[in-house]
Amino acid sequence: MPELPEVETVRRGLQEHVAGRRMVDVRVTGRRTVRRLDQTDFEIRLTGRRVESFERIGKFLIARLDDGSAWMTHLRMSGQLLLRPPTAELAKHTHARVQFEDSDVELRFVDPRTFGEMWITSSELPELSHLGPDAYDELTLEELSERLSRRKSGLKTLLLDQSVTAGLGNIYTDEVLWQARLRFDRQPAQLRDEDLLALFDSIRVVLRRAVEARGSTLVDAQYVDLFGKAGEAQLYHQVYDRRGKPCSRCGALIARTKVSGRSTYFCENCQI
DNA sequence: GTATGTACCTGCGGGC
DNA sequence: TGCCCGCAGGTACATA
Repeated sequence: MPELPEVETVRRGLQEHVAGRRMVDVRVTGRRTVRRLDQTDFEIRLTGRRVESFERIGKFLIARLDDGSAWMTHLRMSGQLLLRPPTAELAKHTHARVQFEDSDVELRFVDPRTFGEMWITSSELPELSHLGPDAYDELTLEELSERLSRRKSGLKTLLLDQSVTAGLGNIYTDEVLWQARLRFDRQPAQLRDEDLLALFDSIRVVLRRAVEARGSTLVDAQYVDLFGKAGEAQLYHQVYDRRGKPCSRCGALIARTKVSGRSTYFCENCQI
């Protein structure tokens, strides 16, 4: 599932291979891919525009265009962005194609579960105003402390809340909490200063390692990079999808439960 | 303001 | 072998 490290990997690839180019043909075929505005309007507004840069806030991918607008993409559960030669066979569930000037590859949006979406918005990105600081490059210890204070939910629920910090999803939340030795149901009011510092440090460590490893590709292989290559961050996973396997830190077996409807993996012994 | 539950959707795996 | 059902999960929205 694309979370911050996966989206950042895609962003870096787009910035390297596509930024600076003009879009000469935009075609959307997915019924649900563009749902915040008219599909034809979306195609017309993108065609002829030059992408100045690719940015990312949380799990949102932002293409800054030369007319001041922004082309937004969220991959949600199963969305993929792929660069392929225009003549290459279309993968099943290909919902959009974008051809660029002077490029031998086109960008394709593939999304089996169709939760992913694209839209166009103003440069101020009003749809993202509710997001907390980006977990990779904006979050500070003071801001994390402030945004957790007065909240009474468990840490997992709060870390999944994009208004606390943007970018963490189900996989990396579990990994962060394991790294910090904190249980999913600990409440902010119970945290000592050193616990909060451990949590903050763990967010940085886990996300940086995952970005360096170019994201996580799990068994279902929902995520691959722009050229279809798998990431390697799953090699560093300590708890996610490891139910019944020994904790690498203490040897106890990794347990699984449900939190906010999400599968949650943790060590019952060394996460307190 | 905060917390919780649900809908959206398709592919896959387990059970029969 | 084939069918059916439940599960997986990010976000927006409704409800408490």
